[in-house]
Amino acid sequence: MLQKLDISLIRDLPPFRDMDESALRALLMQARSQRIAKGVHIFIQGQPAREFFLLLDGHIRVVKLTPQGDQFVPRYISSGELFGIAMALGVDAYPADAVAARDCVILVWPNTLWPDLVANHPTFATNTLATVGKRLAETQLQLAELATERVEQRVANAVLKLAKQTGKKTAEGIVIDFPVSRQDISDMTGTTLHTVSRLLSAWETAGWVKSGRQKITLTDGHRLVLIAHGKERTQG
Amino acid sequence: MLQKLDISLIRDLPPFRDMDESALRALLMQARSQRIAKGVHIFIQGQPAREFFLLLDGHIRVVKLTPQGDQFVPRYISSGELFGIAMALGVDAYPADAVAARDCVILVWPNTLWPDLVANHPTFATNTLATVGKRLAETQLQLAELATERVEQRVANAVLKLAKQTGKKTAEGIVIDFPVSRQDISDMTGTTLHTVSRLLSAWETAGWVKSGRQKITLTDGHRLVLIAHGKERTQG
DNA sequence: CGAAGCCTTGATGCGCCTCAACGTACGTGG
DNA sequence: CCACGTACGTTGAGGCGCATCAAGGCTTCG
Repeated sequence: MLQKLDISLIRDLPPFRDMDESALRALLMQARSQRIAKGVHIFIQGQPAREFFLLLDGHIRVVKLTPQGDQFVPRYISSGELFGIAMALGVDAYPADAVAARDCVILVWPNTLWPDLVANHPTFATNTLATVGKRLAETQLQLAELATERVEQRVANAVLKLAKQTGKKTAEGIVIDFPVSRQDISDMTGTTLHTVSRLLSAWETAGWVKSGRQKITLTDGHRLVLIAHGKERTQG
Repeated sequence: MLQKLDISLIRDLPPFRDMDESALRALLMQARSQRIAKGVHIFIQGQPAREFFLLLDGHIRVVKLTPQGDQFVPRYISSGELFGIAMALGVDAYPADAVAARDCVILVWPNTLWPDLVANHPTFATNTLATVGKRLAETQLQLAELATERVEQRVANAVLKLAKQTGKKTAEGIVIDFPVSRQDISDMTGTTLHTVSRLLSAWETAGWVKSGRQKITLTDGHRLVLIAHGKERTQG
């Protein structure tokens, strides 16, 4: 079992900003902390939502399955974010799968706490609203991109987004901090792994990126930005 | 100028559910009601957000402009919905244009009221969160559709959505209640007006719809659902 | 009555999916 | 530790869906 949870874990995270210490302590008392191994599903689309979560460490892939059986990845969750807050959104089932992109640590609360939380802590409600609002804005931006841009731009955007969100500086450039396959990228951009593979190969020979098995390193991010903006095109 | 606003205008709308009458009255005192002619912009993308709005009557088109200059329509707003609540979402500029799809009546409040509103009326905060959450869910669904479905399915979906949202029963079938051009549909689905025109023509000769200038009538909605689900395909 | 906006329909081409085959790294168990 | 199976990646050939280009007809409104 785990040692006592300290409020330093969550005190400085956006969702809990401006909450007083006693409230935070009370909140942590009711939380369960849990380690999730890479590849494990935390919850599944359609499952009744009984708990909500906070990602303390790691990265989580959100996966939506369409009725036709295709899968799509609308976003990745980084540490410090709330997720699985179906209840807050007024639905009683999780709208997507949550899969650990690598080993993760999460906090888990029962949904029954939620009403109290928003009722007694207006700032928490406001913070959550802002979070959900940002996600909505992001999603709408993605929607517009998907509708108007060519595959090449969307893939460049996806890689850049991942690098911005999870990038680590190394000698060679910025490397994405968890395993990403060609398939993962294609699931984010509505294309196929083949097309992603071809693009990454082309960019590698051009010298903008280096990539290997489930690993992508940006060596010339600026160039990728140009491609993302449609101001430069990959040579066949 | 307008007569006094009565709380019956807003009492039964989702955002205000469970608010007490005195609060509603106070809220209305601070509202300005306004008529918007068809085609007029209520606000513009990027403009600083100083007010938020409630649509009392009509339909509003949300239009996003991409940096590259393409436009995209993520959704239509129906009467009874809040919109332009940028402040709630933690951003200080409107993220898209709002254009009256036909003559509309709206209520307008200054943004300065928002903090009080959520602080003093927890149910309002919860309701708003649920609204934004539903929009997020919708948007993500749309994203998945756009990523995985063929144009034909997306156009069918868009038409069905409009019909469900604004459809009026007539002798001929369900007619969409405001002027919709081919261009509008293509802006919702990330295609071109040409393709939409061809599809509607094909569906018309097949007998699923009737359509004319800025007017679409569903005569066999069930068939369209099949197309939307990819279980049936339009003949060339 | 003219102009502008909306719609239709054809011809053409290309971006990207699909299908196919093979190469390569990983990890697992004997 | 090696051998095998599995998952991931690459690259080619071919074709289709849909954008693009083009031209013309039909409303609606000033």
